[in-house]
Amino acid sequence: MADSRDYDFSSIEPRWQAYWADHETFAALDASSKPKFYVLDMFPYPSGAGLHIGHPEGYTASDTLKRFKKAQGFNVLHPMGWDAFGLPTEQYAIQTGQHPRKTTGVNIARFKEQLSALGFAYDWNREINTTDPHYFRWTQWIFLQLFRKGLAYVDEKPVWWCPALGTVLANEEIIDGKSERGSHPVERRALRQWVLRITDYAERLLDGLKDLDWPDSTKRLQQNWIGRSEGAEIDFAIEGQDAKLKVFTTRPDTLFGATYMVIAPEHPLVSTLSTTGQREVVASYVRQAAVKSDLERAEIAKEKTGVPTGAYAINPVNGQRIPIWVADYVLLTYGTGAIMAVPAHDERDHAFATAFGLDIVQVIEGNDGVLPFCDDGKMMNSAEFDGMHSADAKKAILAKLAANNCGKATINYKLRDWLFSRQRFWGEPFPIVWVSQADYQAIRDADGALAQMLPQSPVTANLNGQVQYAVGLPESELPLDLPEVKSFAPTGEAESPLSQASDWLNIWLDPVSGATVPAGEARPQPNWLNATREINTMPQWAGSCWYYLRYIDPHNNEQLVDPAKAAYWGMPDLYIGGAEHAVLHLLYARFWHHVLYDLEVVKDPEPFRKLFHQGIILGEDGEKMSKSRGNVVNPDTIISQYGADALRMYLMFLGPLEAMKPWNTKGIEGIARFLRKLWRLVIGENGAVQVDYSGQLDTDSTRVLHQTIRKVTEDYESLRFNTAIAQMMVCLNQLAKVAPVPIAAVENLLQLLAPLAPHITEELWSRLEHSGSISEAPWPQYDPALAEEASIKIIFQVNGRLRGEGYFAKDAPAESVIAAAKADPKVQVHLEGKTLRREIHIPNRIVNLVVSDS
RNA sequence: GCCCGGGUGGUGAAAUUGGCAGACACGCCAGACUUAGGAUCUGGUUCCGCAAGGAGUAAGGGUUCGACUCCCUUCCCGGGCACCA
Repeated sequence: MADSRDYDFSSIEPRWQAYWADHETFAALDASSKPKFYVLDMFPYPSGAGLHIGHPEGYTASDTLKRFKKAQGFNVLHPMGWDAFGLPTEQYAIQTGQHPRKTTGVNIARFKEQLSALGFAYDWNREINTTDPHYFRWTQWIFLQLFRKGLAYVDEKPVWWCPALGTVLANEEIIDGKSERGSHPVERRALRQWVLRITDYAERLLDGLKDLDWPDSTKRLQQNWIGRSEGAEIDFAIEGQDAKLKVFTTRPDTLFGATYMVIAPEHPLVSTLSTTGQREVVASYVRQAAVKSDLERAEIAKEKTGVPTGAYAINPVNGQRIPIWVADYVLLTYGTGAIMAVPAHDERDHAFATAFGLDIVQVIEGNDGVLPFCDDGKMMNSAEFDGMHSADAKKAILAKLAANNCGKATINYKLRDWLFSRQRFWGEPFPIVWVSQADYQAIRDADGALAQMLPQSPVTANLNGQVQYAVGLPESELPLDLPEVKSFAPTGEAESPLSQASDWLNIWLDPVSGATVPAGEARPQPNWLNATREINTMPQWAGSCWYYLRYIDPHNNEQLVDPAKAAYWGMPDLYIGGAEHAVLHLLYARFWHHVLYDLEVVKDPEPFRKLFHQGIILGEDGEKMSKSRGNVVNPDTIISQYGADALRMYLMFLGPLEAMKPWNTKGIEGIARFLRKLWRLVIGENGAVQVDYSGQLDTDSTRVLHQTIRKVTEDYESLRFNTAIAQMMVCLNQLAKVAPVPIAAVENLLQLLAPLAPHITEELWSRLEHSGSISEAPWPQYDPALAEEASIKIIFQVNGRLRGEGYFAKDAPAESVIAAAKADPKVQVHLEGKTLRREIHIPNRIVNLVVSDS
């Protein structure tokens, strides 16, 4: 080991990084008698831009916790991987022709290098990559289970199509109605899409939130997103027609106040309902609504538009004839796509009724008759229900409707089914092929492995004018890799580039086993069927829905995860990641996990019991870091100037982990000084170790040291790294007054600091002639008696104002403390000429003497 | 509009959850050591005041012996949802 005098992080840090890698110091053991601890980071998308300062924030927290838990005797799993499918890589491929696989490899290598330079000692044996066929084989496998369970279906759904980019975009790739890249206009197009029935799990996803140790705000976000609402479905007869109009309402109590109906422009009954006289007007309105984007609809939300259909509905409770309108303020995708409008008790209906001169009938008393009145109250104008409270009337009216078979209580969710396909190249191919109806029957009749892959009710789609049946490939066909293509650009027909790979696309399919060969080859057997592969790919969310499971058993080619290993590791004990994934990723992953729970792949229905969001780090100007603002802080620069230990500590010292906080490059000086001071505590000017090998630490310093062990241990446990660092600064400032410092004290401080600043502490630890990593030394224990203050300061107040103080033994009796307070000259000044009214004594804290003038 | 979270020195922040407001740092001021210092050390640093003292945690009110902490009203900042019937 070099015997350098100065704290030379640039040589120390790479050396210890190599040491941890060579010795696999932080490898997680699959079989161990130690208790396990699984700390998980949200894995990054390896972009070409490299690491951003936001990445190391959460990763430092998890790395610190990992090292802390290891020192506490846990067998720790702390893995890292790559969420590597995604649009930027694909766009780069379109522009340069470079295969996304190659770009991904380059980017990952750079990310890995940067993460290692920060001292994050992941167990790289467990690295995963969502674009690796050995990984996505199991993503495909999970999809097949969803398919077999009837949780995947195909639907024509409107998606964002960007003509300029020639591609379909996801919602999150649209900003203010323009494409995120290039700001090109986008439009809605109905396309064939795979959809997952996440709504089947709405209740469980809502219910499961209750026991999760998550930030409340995130739970609430998911609650709102799922949007459970209790109400009723009510059938309205339509005058002169057989069809019924079904509406959803949360206010069946206001049924007598329904003065018109509204159906969404996309509602299937629109054309049949419209009377001859209105048909033209309605058709024109529907066309206009179709052209409007959601954004436009929202923008002009204030101005309600709509047209009457000319048809009338009959109110089931009073036989009233009420007009049916078409208006785009009613959404097809919520409830039944139709409403009963009660303008007296609903703001939107009131605005609409006012705009179009429709009747307004008040049925609930309150608000001095000022409408709309949307609260509960006493019923009026509601026949036999008059005088009831509206809450009771809800039940009573519902009972009457149920008796007449024209309504029932229901629950509705805002949550929509999950649009799961993308018209792109760089994603997981669907392990699905399409066959004709006759061939589908042939597969069923063959009753082989392939028939096992079929859902109860077939999934069909209209492809090139023919109805085709979806067949899931058997496990033996996995992984289904992406084909070689000439161009990564989407075709003009809003199809993924996979559609050009005809060798891959068209196949012969064994109806028994599900084996496939390219259609270009000879048909293996006369009974093999003509089939076409699915050309959509999965969204980026797919791979991140279950990656935390694969870390447990990353190389298993037989199973998604070995149940024995899964039983040992269980679910992550802590999940750290940004709040921007509060809804989508964390909801999708929970959904898949619940399905895997139903399939008995996992034992716990919830994947992430404890979740923590690190806050965003802003630029020095207090604004969000962005290239355009030029306020981006590059971790590489900081490391070369101050070292990884200083960067790690400073990131944690900036403020509470969860807080949004601005970066300030100057502030890191304080951490740099702390590290240099620590170095000098151990290493003398001559470069030799200077500690006291035999002496005892004085009592004051001992107390500070034990207080520090206590506080740092508690603060690490609860991720309060900023205050842990402050306490270690206090401790170092104290020890620096003593020279030389007894070795035990130095060792304790090094150990406490090691999780945050692993390099300098390993270096000093080794110079104190320890072999092995400091992380292998057992965590220091504090002695409560030694941490205790010798005497306790008690504050003397008069009328709540500080007037003096005194030192007492712990739990000193009230009388003596109060007597001392009264005897204090500074206190006496404020007691003179006053009447003592009350004496308040809070043991070990305070005495408050309450006085008044008279 | 609705639902959350937050406003504490020049700056980042701390405060055992109702008991000394400003720990720990940055910055700044003064001093020491230095040829020098962007190294290091010592002291100071909420505001007003020479001082005694007073004021002070976005603003106003309340509860309390005592409020950054609890309650009500208002303002500002951040996040989410946004015609969800």
